[in-house]
Amino acid sequence: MSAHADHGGPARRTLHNRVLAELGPAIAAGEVEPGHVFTLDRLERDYGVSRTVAREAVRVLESMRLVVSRPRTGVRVRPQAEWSVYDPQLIRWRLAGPGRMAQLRSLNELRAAVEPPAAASAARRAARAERDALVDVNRRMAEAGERGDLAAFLDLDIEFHRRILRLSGNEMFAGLSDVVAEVLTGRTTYQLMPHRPRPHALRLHAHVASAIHSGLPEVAEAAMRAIVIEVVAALDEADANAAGPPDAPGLTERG
Amino acid sequence: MSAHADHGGPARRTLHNRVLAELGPAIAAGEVEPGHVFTLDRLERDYGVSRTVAREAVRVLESMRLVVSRPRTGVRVRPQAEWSVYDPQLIRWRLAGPGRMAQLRSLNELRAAVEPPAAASAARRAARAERDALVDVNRRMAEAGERGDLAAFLDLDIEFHRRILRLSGNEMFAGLSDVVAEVLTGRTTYQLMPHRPRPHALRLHAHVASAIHSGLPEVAEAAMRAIVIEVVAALDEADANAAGPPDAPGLTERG
DNA sequence: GCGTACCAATAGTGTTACCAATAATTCGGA
DNA sequence: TCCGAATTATTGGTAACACTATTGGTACGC
Repeated sequence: MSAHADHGGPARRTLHNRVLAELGPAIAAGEVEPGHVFTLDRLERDYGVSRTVAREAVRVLESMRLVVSRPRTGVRVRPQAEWSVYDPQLIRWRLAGPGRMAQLRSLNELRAAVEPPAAASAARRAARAERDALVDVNRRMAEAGERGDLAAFLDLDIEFHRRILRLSGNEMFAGLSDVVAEVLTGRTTYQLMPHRPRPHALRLHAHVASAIHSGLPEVAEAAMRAIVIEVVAALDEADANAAGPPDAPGLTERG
Repeated sequence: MSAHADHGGPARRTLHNRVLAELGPAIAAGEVEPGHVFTLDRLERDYGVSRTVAREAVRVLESMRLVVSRPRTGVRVRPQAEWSVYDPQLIRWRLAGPGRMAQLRSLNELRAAVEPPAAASAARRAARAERDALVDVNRRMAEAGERGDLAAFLDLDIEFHRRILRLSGNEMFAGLSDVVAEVLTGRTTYQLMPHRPRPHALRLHAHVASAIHSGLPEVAEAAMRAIVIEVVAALDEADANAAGPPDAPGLTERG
């Protein structure tokens, strides 16, 4: 694994975090179904923790809108449609569970919607030094790709997209950096990426970088759109493969 | 005020919620600056609450990535760039504070990015009955607009956009319904809307509805794009007015 | 002088016990 | 049958205390 992981520190290892790390994924995966009710006592006994710890875990789940806690009733799991699906923690839980392909699809469609306008904004608003830095990241990315260093490539790819989202000057766009990072990481982890970056994709990334560098919003947007469209297509293809004959395993090599 | 408010129940009135309702906005508004450190003891004394309550409030703030809590150090406010900007609660806090115009701009750009693809998806994926229902909402919306019932119009406008996001079949898109609702409500609240819905905007909404109804993704996407582009333009104009001469007050009437 | 190892102070973390508030359920009376 | 009041299970809130991680200083040694 590489070092792109958590921007905000990898969640201190406290007891209530340990409870969260078990309860959260279970709810996210649907093992504990919406409508199900449990009590604090139950948590205390199941996880061997004190009331305080159980309550803090429930508070966090409640702030993610995964559960609602009421006197006399207990803690009820809310219907999926009410969850805070943008919570980074919840996204990670779902990517780790059985719904990961569906989650990747959703997130990719979100990327496809947001990144092109973000690239356009970056071309309009980014400061000179930042534009230079972006081109440099793109150069190192291409180098890593050419020498087949997939780990480095992934890190730089993430860095590339993260920068563009940040340079857009829109903090909502910037707030999706972690999501994009998860998606890119997930694609690699689940073998949805070619084993060697495709030259065409590399060229598109270079186009985006240079368009932003030259302050050409429309060009940057179009090039980014080409990138994300291809990613969506690759995912669809992977789905088709997965639904296909079992003697054609996770092979998505296309370069 | 109208009844579109909270889909998930208006946050039970508990003590730790009261603390959150004061601390959260203060941090969100920058009154308590990033880097600032406070202690649980401090919270206990300031708000006259027990340690348990103070801790639960901090846990929630921590899960929103607004603060980080560590032994021997205390509770430190994190830099803004690390906040979970998609948290509905945080969005509401910021919309209530001095940064509301900046927040509305960000959110509008997000809408502009997401809603057109969402409309396209809806035209592809929505079930028959849902398409009919959407057209019906649009009809009622037009009626409310024609008779100048702004409150009903706002509710139906929100309902309209919420449905499209849900019909897109992408839960990340659907997860933005509350955001869109806040933006639409905010625009009305802060007088950024014409006092009577503009006929052109009404026609565009009708186009979106009918394109989704007929299963025409490209048309739906284009029409929705026209809607959000106009909204962005209206916001820019409002900014210009606000920066203009003081004898031209918040007048953004354009119909 | 500089780095390392130890030590002590400090604040969060975790536990227990208990009482208050709340709301679903039940049961009785009109 | 329906309404309302008593019942009671469960969370909400308080208090006091032990545990432990972190840090900043200090003394020791190189």
